[in-house]
Amino acid sequence: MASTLIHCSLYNFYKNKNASPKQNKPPKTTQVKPKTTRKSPLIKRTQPNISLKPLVRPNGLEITRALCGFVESGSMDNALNLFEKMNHSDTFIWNVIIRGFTNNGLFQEAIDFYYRMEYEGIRSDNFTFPFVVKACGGLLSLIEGQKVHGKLIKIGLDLDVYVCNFLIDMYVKIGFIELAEKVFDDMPVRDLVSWNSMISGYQIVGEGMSSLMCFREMLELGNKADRFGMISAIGACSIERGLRSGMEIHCQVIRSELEVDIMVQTSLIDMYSKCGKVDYAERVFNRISSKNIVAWNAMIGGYSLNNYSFESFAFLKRMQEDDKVIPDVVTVINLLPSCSQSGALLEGKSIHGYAIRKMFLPYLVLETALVDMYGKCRELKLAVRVFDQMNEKNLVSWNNMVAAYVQNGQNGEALTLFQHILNEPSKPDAITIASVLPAFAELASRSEGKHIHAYIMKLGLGSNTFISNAVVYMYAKCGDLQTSRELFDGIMCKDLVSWNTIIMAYAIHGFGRTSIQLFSEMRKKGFKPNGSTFVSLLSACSISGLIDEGWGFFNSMKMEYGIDPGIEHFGCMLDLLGRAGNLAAAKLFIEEMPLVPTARIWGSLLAASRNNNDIVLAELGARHVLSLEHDNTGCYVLLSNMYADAGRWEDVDRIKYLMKEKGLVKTVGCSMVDINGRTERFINQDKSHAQTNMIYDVLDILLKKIGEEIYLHSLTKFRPLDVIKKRGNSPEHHSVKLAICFGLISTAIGNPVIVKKNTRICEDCHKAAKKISQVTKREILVGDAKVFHHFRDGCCSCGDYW
DNA sequence: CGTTCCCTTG
Repeated sequence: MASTLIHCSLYNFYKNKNASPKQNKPPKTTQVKPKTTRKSPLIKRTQPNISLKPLVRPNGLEITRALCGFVESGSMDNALNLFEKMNHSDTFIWNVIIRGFTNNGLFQEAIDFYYRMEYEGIRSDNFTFPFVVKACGGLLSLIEGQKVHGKLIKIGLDLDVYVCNFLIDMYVKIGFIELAEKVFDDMPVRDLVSWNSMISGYQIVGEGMSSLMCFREMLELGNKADRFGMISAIGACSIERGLRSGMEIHCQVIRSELEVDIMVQTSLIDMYSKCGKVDYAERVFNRISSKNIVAWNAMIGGYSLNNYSFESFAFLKRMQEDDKVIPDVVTVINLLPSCSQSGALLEGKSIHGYAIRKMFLPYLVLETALVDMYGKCRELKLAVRVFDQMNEKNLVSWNNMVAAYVQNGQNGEALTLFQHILNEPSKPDAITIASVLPAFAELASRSEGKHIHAYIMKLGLGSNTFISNAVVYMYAKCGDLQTSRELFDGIMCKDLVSWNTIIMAYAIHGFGRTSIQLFSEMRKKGFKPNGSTFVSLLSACSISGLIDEGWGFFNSMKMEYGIDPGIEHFGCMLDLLGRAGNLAAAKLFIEEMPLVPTARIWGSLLAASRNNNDIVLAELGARHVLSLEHDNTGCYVLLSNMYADAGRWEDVDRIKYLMKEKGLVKTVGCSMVDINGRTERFINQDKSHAQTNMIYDVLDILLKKIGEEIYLHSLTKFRPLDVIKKRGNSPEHHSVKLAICFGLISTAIGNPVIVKKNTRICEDCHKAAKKISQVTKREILVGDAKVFHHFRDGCCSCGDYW
């Protein structure tokens, strides 16, 4: 009893915060007036009860009315005071109090009160239970719910239509749709609310199909849908992106003369925008006579979702100026995708600022949307800051953070965060996996890749095309092109991305001809290539040196397929020009490009200059890269290596100094090789391995055999060998060589040695690997950041250009 | 006695 009162005095506190403590509700705006603030005509809500102190006579009509007034106005402490003082042997009074608790979000109190009622021997009736059941739903407590449900069965109220409607609602809220279904199925009589509850129940848990089927069944049984049913069914169409069903229901709405209902109109706006029909949404919107913030938000969100960022901002302005409507949390949330899509960081930040000023934060959904926005606007630091400051996170928040890391090239961080998710109570879902797989592709060894693949199968996501595509790419990036191909062949519903992926898989392994074959196979199957298809195809041509084919495809993009080449395609063509050794043409190509060159474009010129030993052009490329990406470590390293090759040691030191000044640290080169299912990682000069001695002995023998003087030639041009060795980073013990040696001695003859490396393979390791493949008669694969080098009989698949 | 519109991720 005492605890109840304490809870009650807390009530006003919660109410002022406008959110119950456990649920993460959006902060309310001024627009919506909660039902509970309606004042009782009899008694002012804040005034303590004075007039009814000495209570001797049985409950009069006014006392009961007063009690109801308190309950209705949300003054539960006043109601309780009155309750304790009056004669409360009547079931009705108890029902009023329980209803009061439940409707004011005090679920535990409602349940406690029900048990007190039982304890005091007051008979409960069919009006008691609906609110007890609702309280169980509010608590999200299956145990409490089933306890009450059991009681209902015992006293034979479990088939009461009202009670059942509440039971359905409760099970849906707790997330057990099958239990709701069972209640519904067992009902001897159903009313419209029963149907509506089930239709909305399916919609709430995301089963749009079931929702629509239920809706249809209801109509077939001769029931007429009301606004509630319509709204839920329209929502189900949004989930399923079912435009046809949506339009069908729209017709029913018109026939039922419900099209003037603003909530129905709003859900139609939402449905049409989710189905990609913004113009239809606009038409519905324009017919609304007096628009509220929800309708405005739906329209702004619709524009945002369909990539009309300009229109969504224009509508924001119109909403404020024409309708004097003040943006709320949902407005803010709906605007954020517009910022991400157009890369409008400044707008994103000012929206964030607005949200702070309006005290919308902390709020889970908004924070999660901010993480996404900052991630996509390439402001990883701000994404991390928002994420770290969240006091509550859900799976979507985690997923967004993983994606933000991946989108900003922080694959290691993404994998670390993924490990954290595995320790969370919420299991990763398809989106987590889809987000993290690119990080695995970059950083994982083949056996680690197999591990995550097994986990995906365990989660039951094996037939998800989106994920399968990412797995296909991951195997290719882990050096296992065969498994990659087998998985591709096994995808039941291949989409365009599947084809783009397998074309790219063969491309990075240097099988450009196969990529081209796959492209024509894809077209035979009736797929229309998109921009990404051409990225795969042009990469294939440039990596395999298929110059003429490359130009042919590049020209066909616009002519045959009507695709305007994007910056990424110009990048591929630049690689192709570099590959052909035509640096002058490459430079001209950049100058005459119709698009503004990005860091990737200049990086391509830099790589071409490196491969053609043109320091002047390399410096030009590097200057541009660094003006766009001042922290591009790879750029510094590449330039420094070129100076070293040319013997320009002062320049090497100058770059080293520059990097130190900017606080840039060279990425630690790491090579990995799988031995008996275990991944062994090596860094340069690594001596930490248990079998270090053997590895170094074998390497020594091999180096002698292939002739040190050959592979060290370029370095000893300018410096004596002992000086290089003293510097501590002699290429003879680079990580790639250590990994290759360990692979050679630990795997059976006949099998290829597969090494994966996180940075570009160096000239010396490349030369050595060719020779080693020749003297050992073994096939060696080294995947670096860009391509796989297949070394066999002294040659490399990359044709010595990478 | 009850249910309803806009609110984040690949």
